[in-house]
Amino acid sequence: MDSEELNIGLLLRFPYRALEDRIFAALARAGFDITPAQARLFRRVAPEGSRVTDLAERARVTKQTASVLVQGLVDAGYAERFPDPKDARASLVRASALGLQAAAVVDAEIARVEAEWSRAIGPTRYARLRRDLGELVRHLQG
Amino acid sequence: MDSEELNIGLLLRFPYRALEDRIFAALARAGFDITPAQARLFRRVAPEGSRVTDLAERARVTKQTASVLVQGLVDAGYAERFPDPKDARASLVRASALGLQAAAVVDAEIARVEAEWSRAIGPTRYARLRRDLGELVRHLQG
DNA sequence: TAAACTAGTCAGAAAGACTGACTAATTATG
DNA sequence: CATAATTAGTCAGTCTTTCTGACTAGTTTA
Repeated sequence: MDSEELNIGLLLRFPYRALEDRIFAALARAGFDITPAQARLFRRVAPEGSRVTDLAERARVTKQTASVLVQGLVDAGYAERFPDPKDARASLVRASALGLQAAAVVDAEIARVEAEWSRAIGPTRYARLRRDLGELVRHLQG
Repeated sequence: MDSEELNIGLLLRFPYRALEDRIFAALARAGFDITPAQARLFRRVAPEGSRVTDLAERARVTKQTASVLVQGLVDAGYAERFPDPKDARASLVRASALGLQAAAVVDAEIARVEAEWSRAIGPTRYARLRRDLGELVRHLQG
């Protein structure tokens, strides 16, 4: 199979999926049960706490959806809510100790996957791939 | 923002999402109304016809899910079914004329996006990125 | 202070995916 | 060759994720 023949969508998607599968497998192995949608929101939770509305905006879902997902994270013990001292309408969400443990598992697995990929195609080429992707992302962001 | 700081997941996901958004926008502009899930299955339909079970396997969904999605594609006029001459249990699915038109819109938009990306980071670097991604994908496939 | 805005939730609906149970046709086996 | 096992596909029911619309309750602004 010639990579020139593969469309760029597949070239990007395939490694992404592989990484995602590895991350969720690692989480499951460590006993963390978290859905992809919850994870996507959780990634955007700031250490000092985030508002549901901010999370919704950053994850590009409606406030209602974010509200449901945050509730799920709280119910599962990965996040906790506390009132926003500056605005009585709002509450803030932050990672719980359990949530931080889960995040550590994710980071460790990403590092492991990156090490494997670097070994697979060579550290020079892998670093170059990262740089080139970074350059593309920068251009896409404006 | 330093690209070295971004995790590889984001580096892959961001361009992928951008491409996908462009494709669905182009389809919508051209008057094609197709859902992402339907599109994912449709991409795997062989010119000579595919079985629902094969599509399910390749798209990694259950036969039931594939069955529903194929029905949607047929109802929307993008695909058509005909009996498998070799197996009376099975029927084959292939793209209709309308489906082929939609596929052409997708191909054109992908080409346009690739041309833009190539211009954005330079053709040499873009070609290199493609090659490096291809190399990574080859390794991931075994 | 009243009007306008913002934070967040509730209710209801749809899409997409799942499991389980089923029918009908085909292949394998004793 | 008859019956058991397998395979193709659908139906029914459920769960998750997401949406829109309507609402409550604080906050800001005019």
